[in-house]
Amino acid sequence: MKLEKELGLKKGIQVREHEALLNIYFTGDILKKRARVFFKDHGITDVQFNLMEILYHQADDGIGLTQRELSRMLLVNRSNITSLIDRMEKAKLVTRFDVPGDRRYNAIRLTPRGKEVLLNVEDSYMEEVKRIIGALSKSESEQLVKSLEKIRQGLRKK
Amino acid sequence: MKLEKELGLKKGIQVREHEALLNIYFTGDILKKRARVFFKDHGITDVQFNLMEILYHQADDGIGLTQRELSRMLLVNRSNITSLIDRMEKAKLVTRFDVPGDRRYNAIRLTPRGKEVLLNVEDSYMEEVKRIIGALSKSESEQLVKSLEKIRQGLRKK
DNA sequence: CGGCTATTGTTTATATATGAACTATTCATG
DNA sequence: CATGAATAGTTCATATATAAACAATAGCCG
Repeated sequence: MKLEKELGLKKGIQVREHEALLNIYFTGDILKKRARVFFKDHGITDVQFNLMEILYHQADDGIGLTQRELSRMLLVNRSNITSLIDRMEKAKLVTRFDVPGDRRYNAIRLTPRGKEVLLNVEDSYMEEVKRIIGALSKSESEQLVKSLEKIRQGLRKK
Repeated sequence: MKLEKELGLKKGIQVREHEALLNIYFTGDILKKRARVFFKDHGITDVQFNLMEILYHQADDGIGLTQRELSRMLLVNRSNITSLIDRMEKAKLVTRFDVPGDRRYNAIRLTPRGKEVLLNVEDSYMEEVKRIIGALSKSESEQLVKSLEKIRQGLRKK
């Protein structure tokens, strides 16, 4: 269904390129809202899931990642990581550790509870993701990824 | 460039469908950040621009839209619209009016200043959008929109 | 008419997000 | 080695976002 119909607009979106941009924008937004609801039952937010996912799959065993690394991998401001980790420490999902050799860094690691929560929800989330993207054929989804890569590539230039 | 390289991930994204979903998610996010910076020079936010754009193009002349209508068209919670309109009223971009016949509603209308700010930025923003989406051919961008519509269609079912 | 129900907008608590200014450290270079 | 630049994390002010609970109002229906 056309985005303008979904949003209940009375008049159509005039510029084709704007329609494309709004489609990316709103679809991302809708997927985010959907993820938020999914994870709410498990006592975490979509943002917290993404952070734990990164910690589990990207950090070398028992080392963790610094807040700066998390900030870069999640495309999120450093100050936002601070408050995010504050909340997640309070919820006993992650812990801050000192990094030997450079006292500026915090190493963030999953707690056993954090790992348990993550593993408890990861498989069913991936099934949900497969169902959602399964609306597209393999070649369609690959083309979609290529198109989005092209758009991001164009952004990097100017 | 692959998303995982852009984010500096050490290990790739394993599930193809998850890669597609993250591409939508992060591309939308990056476009939003880009829009925020663009509008900042003009003293408004991207969210405020979108709201004014809707008001200007979707409301019948001099009538305005209710907060509920804005909430539906922007896919945003009612309570968020309240605080958004609060800030925009303070910035003299919009005004709340009573709706004759139903005292529950507020009609939101652009102020002359709001209209001026909008018209002052709209054309150059659309040029920027055309440049960004111009990374794709016409048929590519049409295919992109179709794929995103399919994904949203699938979401509506369950 | 009178009460039940639905709707609009608001308030509050909470989470996420940025940018600017700050502290503490580390690094680089003369 | 000393000092100035760069970096990591924090704090603060502000904007956006949701959900839940609430008041005011409107509509429905016996």
